[in-house]
Amino acid sequence: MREAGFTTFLVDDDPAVLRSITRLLNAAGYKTKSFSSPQEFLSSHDPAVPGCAIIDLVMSELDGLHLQQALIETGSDRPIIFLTGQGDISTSVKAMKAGAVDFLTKPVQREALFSAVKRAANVDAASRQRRNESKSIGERISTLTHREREVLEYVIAGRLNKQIAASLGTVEKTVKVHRGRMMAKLGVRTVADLVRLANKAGIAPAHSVVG
Amino acid sequence: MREAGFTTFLVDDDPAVLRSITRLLNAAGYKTKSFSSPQEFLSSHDPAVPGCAIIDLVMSELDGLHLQQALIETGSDRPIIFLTGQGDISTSVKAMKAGAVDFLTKPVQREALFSAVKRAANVDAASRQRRNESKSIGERISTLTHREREVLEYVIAGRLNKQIAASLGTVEKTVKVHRGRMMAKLGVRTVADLVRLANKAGIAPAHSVVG
DNA sequence: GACCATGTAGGCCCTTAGGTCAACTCGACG
DNA sequence: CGTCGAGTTGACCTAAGGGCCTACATGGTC
Repeated sequence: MREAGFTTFLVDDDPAVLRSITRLLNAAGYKTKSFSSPQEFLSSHDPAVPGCAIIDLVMSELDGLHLQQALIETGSDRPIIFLTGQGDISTSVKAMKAGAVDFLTKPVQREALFSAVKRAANVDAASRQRRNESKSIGERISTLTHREREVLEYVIAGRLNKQIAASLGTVEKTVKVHRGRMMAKLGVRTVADLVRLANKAGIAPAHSVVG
Repeated sequence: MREAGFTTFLVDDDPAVLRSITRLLNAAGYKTKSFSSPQEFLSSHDPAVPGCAIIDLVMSELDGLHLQQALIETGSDRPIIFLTGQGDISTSVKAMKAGAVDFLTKPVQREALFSAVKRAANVDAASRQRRNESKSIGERISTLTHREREVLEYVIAGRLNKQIAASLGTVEKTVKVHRGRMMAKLGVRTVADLVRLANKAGIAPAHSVVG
């Protein structure tokens, strides 16, 4: 059910443009979904399905750049390709700075559009993979108890069990138990793997040598 | 001697523009250096000095975009701000895709220029720090002998000394010696630190479980 | 009240890491 | 030929990691 495939979300208030872009992309084998207003797109937006957005810059209700901002604020990484009839340099630069994949002018060249969509697909796949990875790691980490999590931080800081015990106000044996359970829950068997895992999850070593 | 401070490198074939931008930036406390041709800039370019380039898009000899490409090909991370009188969207998008910090139109607004330069300074400082870090790590790693380097890769893969010995066709004791010397040379005392160090240096764990 | 998760802890035992001291081989360099 | 760096290895010892079994206290849940 996550195998939704890559979809291009077209947002344009001109039905004729929607139709023509749809035909173009469908012919190239892309699945498309059309939205005639930014709100419609935003409110039905599901970050879980892979795809990119192709957005008209100038729309009556909500400006393309604002739609981009709104999308970013939802925390979505959805790659965006802008299409525009009347844009200027300053706008295009703003869009690119905000992370747009491309900024194309109408009438759009087939090849330019395809190449942009291809790049968007790559960007989407990459960010999706990063997300999945850190999500699955996060899930495993969230199964840790508070104590286990503390021990984790000390272990990746390179502290010895006895030092950790002292910092936690307990004895070495107890630390060993937490440590063993923590490693098992995270599915790693070596400190090296643990450090890499924690790195990907963005976990910092506990109060380094100072403790 | 590396304390060269942040310099803005102005590249424009119009002397009047060079003068006016220079005045503007000097007044804001920036050191500037002017080049009236791309070649002049390229040939005297020293990636070691911190700074950003402010490049006129349209120059007789070498197009701004080509200068950007040439700079990139030298392996330099020098942040680039484009200035242009007659640019179009497609050009600005190309420049931004290639990593330009900003793309401004003449006549340039003071604030726009300053804010671009500030961001360029941040970008430069960040990439400079990354470079320095991985360079100093690389230097330490280059002092390792071939054998020590091999052992390093197995250690960060989480292999036991006896496993490493088997892979290298030697005995555990020998591995311990290499391992100890390697850790000493790299200045780390725990596997956790070693893994982080290797990570920053871009060293991959050796043939994981398969070996 | 029984059950369960969590944290705690001791004993026993084996494996690993790593240090010291000593020694040998091999190729390069002067 | 002697020296040096690099790699190698052995005996010996200590410290550290970690598994197994057992046990107990607490707090919450059904």
